[in-house]
Amino acid sequence: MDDIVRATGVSRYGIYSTFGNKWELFEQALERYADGMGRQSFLRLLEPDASLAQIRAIFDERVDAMCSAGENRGCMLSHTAMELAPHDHEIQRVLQKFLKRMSKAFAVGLESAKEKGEVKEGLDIRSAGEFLTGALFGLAVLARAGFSRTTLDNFVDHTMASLTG
Amino acid sequence: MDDIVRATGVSRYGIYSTFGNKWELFEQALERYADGMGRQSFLRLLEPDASLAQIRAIFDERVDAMCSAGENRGCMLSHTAMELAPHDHEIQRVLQKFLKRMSKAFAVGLESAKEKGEVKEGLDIRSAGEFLTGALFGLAVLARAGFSRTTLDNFVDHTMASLTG
DNA sequence: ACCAAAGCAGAACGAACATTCTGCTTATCT
DNA sequence: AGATAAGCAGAATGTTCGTTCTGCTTTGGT
Repeated sequence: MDDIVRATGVSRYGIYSTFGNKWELFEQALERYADGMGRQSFLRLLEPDASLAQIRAIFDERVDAMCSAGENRGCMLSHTAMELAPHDHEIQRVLQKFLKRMSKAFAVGLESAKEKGEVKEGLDIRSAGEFLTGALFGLAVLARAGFSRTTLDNFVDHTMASLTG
Repeated sequence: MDDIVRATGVSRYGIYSTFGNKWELFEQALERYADGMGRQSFLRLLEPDASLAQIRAIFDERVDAMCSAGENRGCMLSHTAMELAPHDHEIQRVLQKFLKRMSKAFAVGLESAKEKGEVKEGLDIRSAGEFLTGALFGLAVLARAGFSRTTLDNFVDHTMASLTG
């Protein structure tokens, strides 16, 4: 909370009278973060002409973000999944809502790609959407462990190749 | 530390005089955990007749472990990567040592599988080894987020399919 | 100008936690 | 048995952190 007070310039009083307590503040932050990510990264998959290029772009942009110099190399969703979700039912509910939304968005994008013939024969679209969500998390952990950009890029290459066969 | 005292029955005195402080205790625990995991899960990949079945078994056993009723649904390596590695150089070094060892073991197993013709044409063995390491982490995060066993199994299926084309 | 309400910074409080200290108990050796 | 060393449980210490409290400043309405 001290960090937040310092970073935002908002007083403890302001934060507590607006959000109530740390838990509720976190929950709203999580919703906001996931919403923003959905809008910024996943909306494009719902376009009718979506294709594998859009899926790849999501991964590439995540790699960019996680490799950028700052201390910012994290992902709020993966932190929440690792630390909080197993101990807090409500947080788990919110998290799953967003992860399912992500998987669904991937699946919709894959469906468009399939119609274009970009996707390999016999791919289970629904499972593949969940797989991509998990792969995004794997990527986040590798980045956090300090692996090189090359390793992360290879990971994305392999992930994408798993869709085209 | 209190939890450790309670769980082990060893006194604070004993812990501190043996390990020095929390950091060193953690570091030794990490080495021990990773060593044990290497022995228990990855040694089989070095056998001359290793194949995709052994790789799949590693994933399946992780799914079993992470789905088993207990509170134990975690993975020390992924927690360390997420929480500690970015803030502690020495921990990051130890972690990377083990993750590279894992990737290498996967690659050795893949090489054997390739000789048996189990692996798809043109697969970059080295990258695929790193991919599998990352996939294992993706799996850990999905499990922590509370996803069903079916989802995890599908993830493993897709991961394995990415090797055979 | 005056009053009331709202908002603020920083102190204060209480809990959690890593670490150290203390006084007692239990071995070990002669 | 007696002396010495080792090991223990639990208290004490100092720090961090979430939350609340206090007294002051600012703002808006009349």
